[in-house]
Amino acid sequence: MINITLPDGSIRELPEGATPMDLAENISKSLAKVAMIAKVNGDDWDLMRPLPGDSSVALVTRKDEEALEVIRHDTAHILAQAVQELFPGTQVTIGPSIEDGFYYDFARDEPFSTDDFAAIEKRMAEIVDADLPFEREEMDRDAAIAMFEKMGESYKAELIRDLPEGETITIYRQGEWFDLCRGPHLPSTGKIGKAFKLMKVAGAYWRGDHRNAMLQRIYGTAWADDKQLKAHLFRLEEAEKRDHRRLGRQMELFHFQEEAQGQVFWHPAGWRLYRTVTSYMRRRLEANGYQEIRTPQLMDRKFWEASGHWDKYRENMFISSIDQEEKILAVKPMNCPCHVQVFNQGQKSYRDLPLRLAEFGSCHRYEPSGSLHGLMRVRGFVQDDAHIFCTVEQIVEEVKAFCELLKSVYADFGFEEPRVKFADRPEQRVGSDEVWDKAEAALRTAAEASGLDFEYNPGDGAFYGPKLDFVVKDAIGREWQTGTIQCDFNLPERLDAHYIGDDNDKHRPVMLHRAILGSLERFLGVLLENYSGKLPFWLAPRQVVIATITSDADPYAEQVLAAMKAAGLNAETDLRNEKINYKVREHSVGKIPVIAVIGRKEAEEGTLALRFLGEEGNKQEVLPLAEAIARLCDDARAPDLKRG
RNA sequence: GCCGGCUUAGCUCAGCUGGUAGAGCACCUGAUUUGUAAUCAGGGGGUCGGGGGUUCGAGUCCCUCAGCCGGCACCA
Repeated sequence: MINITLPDGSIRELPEGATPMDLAENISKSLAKVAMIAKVNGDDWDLMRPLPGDSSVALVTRKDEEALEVIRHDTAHILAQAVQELFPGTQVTIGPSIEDGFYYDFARDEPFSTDDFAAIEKRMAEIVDADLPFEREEMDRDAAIAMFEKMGESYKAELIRDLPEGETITIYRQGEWFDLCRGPHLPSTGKIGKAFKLMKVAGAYWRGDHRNAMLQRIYGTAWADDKQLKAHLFRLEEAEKRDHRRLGRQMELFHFQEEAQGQVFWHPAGWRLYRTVTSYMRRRLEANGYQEIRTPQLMDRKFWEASGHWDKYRENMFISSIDQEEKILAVKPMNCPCHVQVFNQGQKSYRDLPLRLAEFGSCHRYEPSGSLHGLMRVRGFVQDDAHIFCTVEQIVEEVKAFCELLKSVYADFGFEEPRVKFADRPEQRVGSDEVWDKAEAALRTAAEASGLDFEYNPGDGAFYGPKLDFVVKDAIGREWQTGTIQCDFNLPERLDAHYIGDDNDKHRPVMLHRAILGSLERFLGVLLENYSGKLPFWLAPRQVVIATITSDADPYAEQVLAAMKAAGLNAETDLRNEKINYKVREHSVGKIPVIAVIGRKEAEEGTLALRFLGEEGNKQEVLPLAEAIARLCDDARAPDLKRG
């Protein structure tokens, strides 16, 4: 007999060779029905796999979050089986579970098409109906390699070869079909259920390396039940509606065209939003000891050679030449080297440090065509960039002040806390280990002191120093880096920046590269998606539409417009010969935060009926004109100004 | 950059196996003067992404280029 300890501490006795399934049945029939896998001494364990002896066992049921991973992984397996049955000659590679679903990468000459999905899904459903047991089998390494080679599954053979010696090789059988797999799996395919759906096909490099062959990846989503699946599909639809590219068109904010790939044409409303954001940032920076500068767009190639960019970043740089001159100029991809030039003018004393130079720096980078994405990844953009020149001793204080400023700015824009990643020294780096020790410690101390909840991103630092990256998610769950702060000991050296210390000697300053919003373009994209286009009043580029009910009210509407404009509000009139229902709908759809309705009554009484976006039904406030404008002006003040 | 898909009116999209283009919304005109999410009627508008080819005939088939979309890779 073996003793099994349950999560509640109780102990059950089971015969030798008993499985977690036996345990579940021993506890209750209903538990046996919903059990998916087990955790044995903390390890994943198939329900039908004999227990190793005395152990502590927890059963994972269909309701548990962890069950989803197993369902998704199993669904990937039946996808692979279905595909191999329907498309003979297709090689299988890997197929893990991922967020919301799974994928499987196949090697096949003919591309898969979404038109194939119906047939594949049908076959998958048949495999579920067949309720094939998943059977675990351990194999000898060489035998496994030989077997997969013989089957023509060279990718699988390669996978086994690369497994560490001594690792147990297991395969899982489901009927005739089997796959190399670590497990765990459900007892049988019937347990998977049918709450899955194939979503898309995509290319993906074998082992994520662009030098390798391109495989065909089929993505799918899978859930515990139909209700969850439907909810997920609904979420996707909703997410699509808040895509900033769609909102940009609907709200007439910006457009792109192929003659200026990756560069934005900002329309009046969009540019007003842009300016609201930059004005806000300017105030915040000035209040926090930054000085704004402006540096050139084009600099001589020699300059970029000195900075190291020509060597390290050349393929991302736009260059320019002119007929009459030999010189080659490069459009700046970053502002940092230019900022060093400003620092280098005249002599700097330790008393000048920290020196914080800020620029709304226009940069251009030749990004790979496949990576361009609306406002999120562009070739021409503006950074809210700044470089802090300071001493090593000042790093902690400066980073801390930066993190606090960043948090406050994000809060003003209504963001949830961004994900923060702390990236330390990469393989390829410059500078001594002592300096790295110091820089990393300083950055970490400062991040902790600022109360940031960050995760480690080992080895992903810049070649010149460690960094903190701030990452937000877009409507479809893709993550984008916005803010960053990076310690740099390298560029000051290369471009010979120095200051005179209190010892009357020359010293190298440290440079902190930092941005809060990152790329203005990207930030605005994220902002739009975050609010589904329903921007808070202070940011809204179109704040008020004055909508008349009858043309008798037109003169009063003009008067209201003039008063609002004089008060600095972004207001416009809608005097069209349309019903008020029509106007309200159109401007609500257009995400105008406030509709000021004017009928005969308001015109006579000198009032305004204010209707606020998002508030259902007849909820409105009727206020005397002056009061209404005062109220709106109060709402229109940026958060930093409200704080006074 | 790589793989796949897509590109038809200002926008969203129809157009079966080839027979010289349609809808809704928007726009314009007229009627309606209207009280909180679409008033009615009429009208104009398209080199079907560019180029090449097959064919008696191409929006539809083939080639090619570009852009966009989805992934992958990239993001110093």
